[in-house]
Amino acid sequence: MMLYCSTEFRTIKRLKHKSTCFNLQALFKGSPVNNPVLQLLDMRKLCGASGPPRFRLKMSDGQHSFSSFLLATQLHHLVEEDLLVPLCVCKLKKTTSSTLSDGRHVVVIVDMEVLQSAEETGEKIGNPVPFSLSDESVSSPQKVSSTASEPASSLPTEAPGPSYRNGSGRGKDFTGKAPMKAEPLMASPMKASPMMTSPMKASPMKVSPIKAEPLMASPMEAPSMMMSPMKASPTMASPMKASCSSPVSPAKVIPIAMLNPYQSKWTIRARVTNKSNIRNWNNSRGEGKLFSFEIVDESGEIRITAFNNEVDKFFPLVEQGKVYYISKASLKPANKQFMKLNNDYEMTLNSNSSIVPCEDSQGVPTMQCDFVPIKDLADRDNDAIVDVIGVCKSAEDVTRITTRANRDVSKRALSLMDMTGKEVSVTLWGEEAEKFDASGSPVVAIKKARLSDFRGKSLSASFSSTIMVNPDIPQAFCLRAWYDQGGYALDSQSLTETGPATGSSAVNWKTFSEMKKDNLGHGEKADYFSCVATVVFIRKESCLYQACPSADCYKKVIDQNNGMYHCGKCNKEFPNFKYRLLLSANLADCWDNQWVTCFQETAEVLLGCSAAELGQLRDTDETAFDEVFQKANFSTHIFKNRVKLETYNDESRVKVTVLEILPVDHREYSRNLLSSISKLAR
DNA sequence: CCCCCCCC
Repeated sequence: MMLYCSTEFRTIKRLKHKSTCFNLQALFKGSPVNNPVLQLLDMRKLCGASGPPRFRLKMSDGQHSFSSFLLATQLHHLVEEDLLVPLCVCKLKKTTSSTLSDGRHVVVIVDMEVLQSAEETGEKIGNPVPFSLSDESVSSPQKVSSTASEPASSLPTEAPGPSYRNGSGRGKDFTGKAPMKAEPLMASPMKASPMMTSPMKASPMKVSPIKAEPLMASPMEAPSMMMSPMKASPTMASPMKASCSSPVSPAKVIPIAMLNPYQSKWTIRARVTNKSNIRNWNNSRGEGKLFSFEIVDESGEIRITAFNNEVDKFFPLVEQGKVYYISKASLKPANKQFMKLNNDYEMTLNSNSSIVPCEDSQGVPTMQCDFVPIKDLADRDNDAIVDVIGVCKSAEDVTRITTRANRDVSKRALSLMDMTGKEVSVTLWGEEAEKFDASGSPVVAIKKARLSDFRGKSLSASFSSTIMVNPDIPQAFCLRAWYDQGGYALDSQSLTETGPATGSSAVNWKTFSEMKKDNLGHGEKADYFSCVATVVFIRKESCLYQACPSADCYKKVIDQNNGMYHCGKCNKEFPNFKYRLLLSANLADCWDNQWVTCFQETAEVLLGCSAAELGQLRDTDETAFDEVFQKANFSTHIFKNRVKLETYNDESRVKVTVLEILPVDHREYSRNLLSSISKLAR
């Protein structure tokens, strides 16, 4: 049986133990071994003082067993689903080899597949002995290479034979030369798979006389460790070259999947996939600034956050897409509430932390995108997180909106098209929206966009999205060529309904009494409705506030009473401010009335006066100021509103925010009235 | 130590 060197499970019964040894060796070395097949013999749960458990596996290739396999956390489901059970036979599809700081050697299983259940397998295959690199039976790579090219006929023939279910543990019967006897695991014989040429240079393995665990006394150079051992690529044929000029001791480079809070001496080598802007916070626990970024290596991903001093130190250094050595940062259990990354931990940079650019990024994966054809988005669930790529056929101008949480943010919607001939609207936010330049119809790739069913199907980029304009990836080149060579002329259809109300996005007319009767806004999400109503009262006393003069900041400033105004969001003082409107108005329709809030844009429409003008009037001409309100009072408009239940001090009330004010279309109004009257009559 | 995930 055993370990295998083929993408398919076809060789279990044909294996020769020499090549087996080679494979174990190769695994440790991080050399290319294509999808080895191993039997799980034992599994142990490692529990830290806190944080999630890890699983340590003892696996066998039928000849040797090795107990320092570590299961990557994203594979824990295999344990939970009772698929990974001792005696099952597994194909290791992706592993990362690593030497711990204490010299112990581990293989992290990043991806695997259970080929045959424990039940089906039924017994331990062969009579494996604990593997050690000092084992004399380890073949030299050259031998392995020639073994691999031996014709299939030279492989030992096997017949069903005795198994060693409860064999004598340390394998005292093991000779290392005896043909192995094992139950054939596969019924159909297959031709011997061509083995890869050995990439290994004969490197002396040192022997540890002390530890029972196999040791790597001469640890490998960093680059080879971080490479996928599973990929047969010519560039990986000489994995041992030291190719990174860095002050970091490469022996300590470990995979991200191996990081835990109980080990502090480590270095990881990983690529930045997503970098945030600098954000300020100010809450009861204090204030400060931070930024965060996400990194990835062969084994996994993790989020890193920098605060205050570390922001100054590392923000300019860290660039999206680049590879760095990172060491001496703090690890803590990730707050799963906010973390979408596949890691149980997250990292915080501290004053000792080191981030060193790594010029050689070979073997460190670039961002892995799984692009969904735009057409296929139609069948995806609401709220799905997807990667998309398309040509930006058109883009809106950037606009500013006020969020439910009263945050002002820029947004811009793009329309992306791909070869499926479909378009979809994607909304970008904040700086991404502001910076975006649609000229030249760039190819835009977005990792982790959120799908919504708004207007059919549309996408939104969020904080965890990565937006790439004209990325250097084959899909982008392909799309570019396709578009330029005629794709642009395609009469494409958008999954996102655009423009004025169509049948399915008809105006949701409600009277205020209906709004209350139907409990609008009581759901998890806000509700939207339109009404025709008349302004009956506007609170003019508190309608203006002094806001931060920065272009993109609308935070209320604190008057320092020395001619300066402090903005808590920008954390700056300014000699001036700008006026912003935040208007509370009482609207009435024929049946009821309702207090509503109008922010800047809607308030300006309602008052027919800009915030700046109104501010000036208030400061200089009280009569004219009052007239603005008198004029607005008793005017009738169509109000498009958002309604949401809000709770303050245990008291709930619906908050109605006016999103848009339109002149009354009298035909619509009549229809609305008739509809309401007929409903009342029923 | 943050934790925003937005708009119609």
